[in-house]
Amino acid sequence: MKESSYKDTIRLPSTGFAMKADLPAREPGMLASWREQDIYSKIRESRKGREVFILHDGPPYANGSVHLGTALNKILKDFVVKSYTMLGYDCPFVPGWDCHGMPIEHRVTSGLSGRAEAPGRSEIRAMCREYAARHVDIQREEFSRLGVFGDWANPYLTMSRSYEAGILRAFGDLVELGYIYQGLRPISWCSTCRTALADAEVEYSQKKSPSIWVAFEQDSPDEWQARGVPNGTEVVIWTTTPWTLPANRAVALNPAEEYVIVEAGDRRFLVASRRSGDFISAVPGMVGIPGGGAPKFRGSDLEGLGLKHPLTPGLVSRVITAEHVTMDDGTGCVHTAPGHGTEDFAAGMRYGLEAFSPVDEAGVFTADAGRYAGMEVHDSDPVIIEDLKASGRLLHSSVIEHSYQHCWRCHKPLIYRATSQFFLDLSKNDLKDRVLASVDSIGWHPDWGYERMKNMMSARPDWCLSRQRVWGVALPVLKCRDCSRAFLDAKMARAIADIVEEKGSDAWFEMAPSEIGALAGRPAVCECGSSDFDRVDDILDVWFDSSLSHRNVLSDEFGLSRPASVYLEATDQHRGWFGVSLITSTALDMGIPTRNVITHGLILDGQGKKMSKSLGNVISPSEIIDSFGADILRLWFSSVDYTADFRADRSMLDDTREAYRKLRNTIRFLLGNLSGDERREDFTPSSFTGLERFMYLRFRQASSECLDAYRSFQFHRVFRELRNLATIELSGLFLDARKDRLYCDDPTGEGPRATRMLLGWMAAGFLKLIAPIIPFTAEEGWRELPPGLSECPSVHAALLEDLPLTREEEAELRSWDRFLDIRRAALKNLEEARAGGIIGSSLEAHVLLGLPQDALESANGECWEDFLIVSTVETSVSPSGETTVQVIRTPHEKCGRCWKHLPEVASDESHLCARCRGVVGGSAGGAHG
RNA sequence: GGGCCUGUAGCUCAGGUGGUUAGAGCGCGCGCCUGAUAAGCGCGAGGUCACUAGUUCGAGUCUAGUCAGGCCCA
Repeated sequence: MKESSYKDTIRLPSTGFAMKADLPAREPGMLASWREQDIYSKIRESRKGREVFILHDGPPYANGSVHLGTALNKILKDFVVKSYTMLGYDCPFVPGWDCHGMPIEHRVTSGLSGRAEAPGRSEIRAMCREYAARHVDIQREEFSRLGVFGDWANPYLTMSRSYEAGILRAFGDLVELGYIYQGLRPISWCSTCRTALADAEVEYSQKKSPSIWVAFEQDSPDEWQARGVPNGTEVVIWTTTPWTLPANRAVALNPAEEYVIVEAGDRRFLVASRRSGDFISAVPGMVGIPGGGAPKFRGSDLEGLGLKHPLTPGLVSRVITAEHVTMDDGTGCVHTAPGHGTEDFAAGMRYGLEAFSPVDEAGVFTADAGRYAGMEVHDSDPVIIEDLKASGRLLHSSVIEHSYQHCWRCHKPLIYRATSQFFLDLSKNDLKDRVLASVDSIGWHPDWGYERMKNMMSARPDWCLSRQRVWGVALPVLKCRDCSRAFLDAKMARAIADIVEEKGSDAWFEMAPSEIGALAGRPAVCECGSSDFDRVDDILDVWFDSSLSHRNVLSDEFGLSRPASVYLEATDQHRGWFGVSLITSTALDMGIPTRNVITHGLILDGQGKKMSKSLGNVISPSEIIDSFGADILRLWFSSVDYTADFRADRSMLDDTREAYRKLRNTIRFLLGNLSGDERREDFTPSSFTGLERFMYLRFRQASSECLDAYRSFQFHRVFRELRNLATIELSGLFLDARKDRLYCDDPTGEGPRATRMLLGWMAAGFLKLIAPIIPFTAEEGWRELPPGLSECPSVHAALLEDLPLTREEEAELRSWDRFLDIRRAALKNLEEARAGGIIGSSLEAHVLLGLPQDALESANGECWEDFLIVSTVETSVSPSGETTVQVIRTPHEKCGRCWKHLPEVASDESHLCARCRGVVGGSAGGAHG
């Protein structure tokens, strides 16, 4: 008989679970099937009454397509939701979107630049709303294509009426609690367009500006002398914006830098030591720095001293210190006008200086600017220079060309102008301290998030809530026509909220100020006595919108409650969403918004550089999904330690695809060897011996490791554990060693039945363990499982069982180590024999083992032949106690069916071994199917 | 410039309280099998643990600094 004729008598693996995954084609079908059965609701239903675990979705911005970072975020969230669901929790997931704000407004309005007539506010707002809605739909499709489960039909949108009303009610509460105040703040301003500009709207280009050196005289010379500064020493500043000098309120020095005195005839000037060289060569008439015992000062030595204002007689400018003072240019003594620069403003705030800004919307000096009133600021430059020259304050004047900020629309130079804004006061009611305290009661993962948040919060200035934009929720505030003071009222804000809830946020812009004022809880009269108001048509910072999701979304309206169990966002959200959520939650006396905060890093390119469209190093998720499938993308994200930034390039995807194939083929082999009649009820692990016993314990160990990793959100540990389990113990040891039994033994025998029982149990267990990570593949495999093995229709509704090893079982598992070492040694010998041409297949080997007495019979109950996958093993007691291995070519003939070389084959006319003769002759065998 | 973080084989990761020749998987090289087959198995070669200087009998592990990169501020 020829060998091939026996092929029909063995049980080769067979399953509908294909080797070729073909995920890009297969996944959409699975999605349709899930959608049809409403999988999210089914799973929620199955967890009814269980402990609730809420991962609250931080809203992505409704602009553009989902990029790799957004995909990472949503997939990590889905890992958490799916794994905690399988750990037995009820895990609602309500996705959301951040819909207002500058980027959308920018996109919409820049698309209109060709139009003859500028669109009005309501038209722009309508277009923004439509744009946001469209992108919510796009992203919703993209997110759900990733296999993310959630209530996609009922997401929360920050532009929905109820959410917008919630924003206004919260604002009203903050007004009532006294947190909101009106203040000044310098912002980029275009005098031509008469509008404020956001950072993204600022363009930098070259501009010619005056470059002047101005000397400030001492105000109280005796105080200067008391600090050792020679009488008459003048402090020199350098500036390219002479027109801001009327608003000068201070001169800033770097506290740590050294300052020296430069002599020029009978005058003496104070400048930074490191700037003195450039100063002397730039300004004519400077002689040099005296040597010897000439005095030197640190910036901090001079803090608080007074200087005479160079333009306004009687006004004193103080010497202050600030870290932002650099030694890159100028004199190291910085002209500070808090009304005309952000750094100046910040420094001024620390010293309680006025943000003086006598400039109107058109960039013209107001009456407060004294003799410059009525002049356009840039036109005033030569006049001011002339005045300084006349008073002797000007040391030198020239012209430079430098990079300067310009308007993105009209391309004219911008100015900084202090404007009236609304702030949330972080010092009110000890708010900042209370926020800092609440940081202590939140769990931070990784733990350095705690330190980061603490440092950020304690350094944080008051929150500027108002924006001079169009697309957002308007502040429910009126402004006095006579004195510009704001009229704030909690009841008015809440009444506006009710109107917005009914009619939408556009309603505000159609209301008359008197109509609004009538909604207040008190007569609408300004402190100045006037009752003539304008609407303040500023809108709220979008961060304010999303900061309130804990209140607007973790509520009955969405079937959720506070606090959330977890917030999970990228590390830039410490300053962003995490931070602002903490502020509003604390200010509104609502406690902490979440019990835990998880942060992930960002995705960099293959060189470890930031991904950006301009560099062309961007990989899009759709590219990966279309070529390889969402499960590949998910598996990749699971494989890395997301707490740090990580690199992304195609070679890493190759690795992920390789890992996927290993996992898939292992699952396929498990499924393929089942009979179809395996049942969970029949699983009796106590009957296992030998390799079954080893595999059972090892599987439970891996399973426990995975559960622990899932509980602590360490998905890369799951990946590593399952990949190693599949590669080392399953594929490389157990499954390989059991092929003979599964293929060739009488399938009704005890051994094969026990093995199949274990295979079935492991198949179900493995699919469950991997399900949160590759949900498509796991579900596909689950559907191929014999009905007796799957406890519920979807793997995602199944429960992960924790079966940690007992101490005794751990010791038992460790007892296998010595046998695995022996196996390793034997394999090495087999390889040498192979290289020497003695054998090819390991079944051509006869192995002689020298072993300790207690290992002669078997390897922990497993026969040596099967453990080593060789035909015959001869054991003897090793005299030295050391294990010895010798491999020789088998002297026996090959069984035509099982290919083992055994002594009895030679005497059998059909060239079969005893076992195979029994199976074939006994009418058993044949492929199942 | 400040706060926080990251840097172990080509890649992804392990390496409690400092202690023998730094591990795993993948990839790579070589080979076997052809009854998991666009599969399966084995063996092997890869690392100055970013760098420098310290502490110590001894450091990937502790300290200081440097370099590279990231986020958030300024």
